[in-house]
Order: sequence, then C-alpha cells, then structure tokens
Amino acid sequence: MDESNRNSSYLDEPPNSRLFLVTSKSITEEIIREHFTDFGEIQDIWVVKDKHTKESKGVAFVKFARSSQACTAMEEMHGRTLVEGTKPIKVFIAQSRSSGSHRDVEDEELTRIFVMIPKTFTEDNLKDNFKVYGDIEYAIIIRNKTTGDSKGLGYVRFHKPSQAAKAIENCDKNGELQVMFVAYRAIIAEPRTKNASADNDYFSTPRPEHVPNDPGSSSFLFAHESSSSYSGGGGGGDSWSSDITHCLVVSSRATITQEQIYSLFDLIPGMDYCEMQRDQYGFSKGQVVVRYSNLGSSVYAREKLHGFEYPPGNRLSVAYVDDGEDRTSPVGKMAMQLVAAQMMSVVWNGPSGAQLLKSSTQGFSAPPPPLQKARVQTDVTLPSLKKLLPPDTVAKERLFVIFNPSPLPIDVLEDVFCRFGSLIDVYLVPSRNVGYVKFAERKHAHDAITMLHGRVINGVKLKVMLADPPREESHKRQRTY
DNA sequence: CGACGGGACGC
DNA sequence: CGACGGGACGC
Repeated sequence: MDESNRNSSYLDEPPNSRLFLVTSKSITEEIIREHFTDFGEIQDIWVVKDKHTKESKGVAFVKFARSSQACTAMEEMHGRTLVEGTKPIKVFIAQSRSSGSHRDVEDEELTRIFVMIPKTFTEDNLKDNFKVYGDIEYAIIIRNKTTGDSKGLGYVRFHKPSQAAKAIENCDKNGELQVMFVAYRAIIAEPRTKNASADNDYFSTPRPEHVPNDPGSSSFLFAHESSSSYSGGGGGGDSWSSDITHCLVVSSRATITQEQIYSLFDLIPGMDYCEMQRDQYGFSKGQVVVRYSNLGSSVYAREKLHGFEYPPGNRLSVAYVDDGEDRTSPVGKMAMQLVAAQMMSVVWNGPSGAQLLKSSTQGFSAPPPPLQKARVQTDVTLPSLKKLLPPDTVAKERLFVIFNPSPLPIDVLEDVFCRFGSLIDVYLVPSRNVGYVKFAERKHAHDAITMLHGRVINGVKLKVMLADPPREESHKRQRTY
C-alpha cells in the first residue's frame, strides 16, 4: 500500500499531483481506485468522511506519483459517471494543503509553463523543443525591452494540463541526466495578473517565512569567466578535413518527422544535411541520416543523443554511418570536447558567441580565444593548465575552500584549480570568505587538497578540504515522481 | 453544492 | 574560525 514511500505521498509533491474529487456519498475508495488505477501510480486515496457518523461526504483525494498522471486522470475522468444512477463526478487538481484556498484550480493555471532556456533560443526553437508534448498555443521569450536580448526565460502555453506537466517532468529529466542542454528547469507559470516573485510552491518552503534582504543577490553568480576553459584546447591540428562525411543514422520506433530530428540535431552546430530515409513509395523507414561538417559535432551528437528520449518514452538510436573514420581516436575525442566547450560557451554566453559558432561550422579552424593568463603567485610549483569541463558535468567530489583574509578572484581560482584536472566549476559564497570547487574526478580533487591546503596564493592563505554534502532544504526539485 | 485522515523516519 | 548559485510576462 502507501507505506512504500510516505514522503512522496505525504505532501503535495510534486506539485499538482493530487486530485480533488466531488463524487457521491456512495462512492467508495475501491470504486475510485478501480477507475483511476490505469492513469498511473496511485500513492494514496482518501475518501473524506464525517468524523462521527463515518459517512462519506462525497468528496475524495487521489494522490498520484506524478503531476502528468493526475492531470491525465482529471482530463479523462471529469464528468464521468462511476456507478449507474450516481451523478457524474467532478475532478480537479487539489489545492495544495498549505494554500488554504478551496477555489477550483483552473486549467488556465496548469497549462502555461515558465522555462529557463539558453539565451540563443528563438520562439521557434522553443516551440520545436516543446511541441512533442502537444499542440502549443503560443511560446514567447522574455526579452530586454530596450536591447531585445533574450533573458533566457520563456513561457509556453499548452492546451491541456497533462501536456504542460509532461513538459516539466521531461525538463527535469534533462537537467538530471545532463542528456542535453536544451531547455530545462521548467515550472508552472504563475498567473500573470498576480504579483510575481512571491509565493511559489516550488521555491518557497511550505511555511513561507520572511526572508531577510540579501544585499549581494544582484550580482550574476552564474556568469563566470571562461577564459581558462580553452587553455588546453586546439591541440588536434587540422588532421581532419571537412570533405570527409561525418554521418549519423538516427533510428526511432515511434513515428518521427524529419523536421523533429532536424530541430534536435541542429542544436549542435555544424549540421549540413538531414534527411528522412524513404522507400520507393515514399514511406518513411523510421531512419534519418544526419551529417555534420566536422568530426567533433558528429561525435558529440552521437554521445549526447543516442538513447535520448524523443518524443518522451521513445529512445532514439544514433549510430555512425560507417565511413571508415576512427572516432575513438584521441583526435575524435578532442574534437568532440572542443565542440562541447564551444557549445557551452555559445549557449550560455549568448549572441556574442555567434562568431564562434560560425567558425565551428566551418570545421573550427579558428584558434581558441587567447588565454588571459591569471597572475598566480605561490610557493609551490603547480601542474600545467588544464581544460575546464562544462558546468553541467556531474561532480564526483566537491571541495570547500576557506580564504584568509579574503577570497581570491574567480579567475585566479579557476586558473589554480583547473591544473589538477577535471575542474567543473568554482563558486564563491557571496560576502563570505569561502567557496566550493567541483571536480569530475575524485583523484583530481584530492590532489588539489594535497597540494593546496595550507598554502598561500597571492597573499591569501587557503584551507582546502572536502565539502560536506549540500544542505537538505535546498531549492532543488525533489524527483519523487 | 464540494476541501484535508491515518500513521509515524532512524541514529 | 568557515558552509551551499539563476526565475517572470507592456493591458
């Protein structure tokens, strides 16, 4: 029964995963279960009864594991008659227990998502990435009104709550598995009339408390100097040429269109061909051939998109078309990493990376940006500079660094910590003398401790140690569905 | 009209 | 001593 996972059925987590049913006094838990079980994982059914007489009040709550399951059940079951002679039932998404409101939750509040996207996305990119969940009423990107620059945020309005819920769930999956850096971290948009920023079940604790002003919050913590990211790049030379075909074949069991595959694979720069394979009668063979102008992009596309669920529930298969190229060679790997680094830069740093994108489509013969060498003064000999990994790489080890008397600049820290290898990210806690350093390889982090703990860099003494795991009540979404 | 129970983590 | 990053729409 529901003793399986009390946490997930206890609160309204994930949001909008609980139904409020208006039935009849004669409708029992068993009858409800029978009619709702096929929509997903039911975690709890509760028929509200009078405390004293134990008679049903004709209302019930059904908690599903996922919002999409609850929404689909609502869409399918609202207005249905469960038992001959009883009135048709009403089905709504339940108000969260903390809200205190008993107003019906309207579809209006469940069909629009607010989503964080790369700044390079256009409205069409946004639509293309979300249309797999259903017809989109509209998609808009929030822009700076004077410059027209994207703020990296958008709204997508679907027709049905279940479509919006699926979009959100799949965005979470993307962020979690780092399958792609397409749109992710989507939430149900707050209604526009309401005052923004305040009460959001997603980011505030169930018991909203006053949060003191944070004087440092205006700085853009995500924007980081990435100059050192390229310190090791460009080593492959021009040993691959653009006239070699760099072809992939994409196979899908579900029906897909050439346009869908185009949209997906065009997110990786350098695509110069995308065609559905058809038989002599023009019927799709369920295979699309994609060619990139360079090895790195094809390797990258294969790595990132093989097994990718698109549309959700359907795993794409991406294989190389045999053209004799050895992609396991160091050159192939390096080419891929270079594409990855360039894409991260282009994607997250916005239009200024357009030139970089252009050069990469031409086989990226352009040299990496010149490294602005940070001046590092210390009494130890550090290893040579190494490349940083993309910010969304999974960290295997995290260091906690204490600075005395004051923090070193981010670029100096990146310069220092990248030298041990597999550095992902350095983060300084605002207005504190501490920071975190993420590594993809445990050994590299430990090497950094061994070499840097207790040392003085640019006159700043460091304590370098393993970080404690992040605090539990972080604002990160819990994947309980 | 039609809105919130029962049971109780695991060091 | 020294602890955890980003979010909102011209009506």
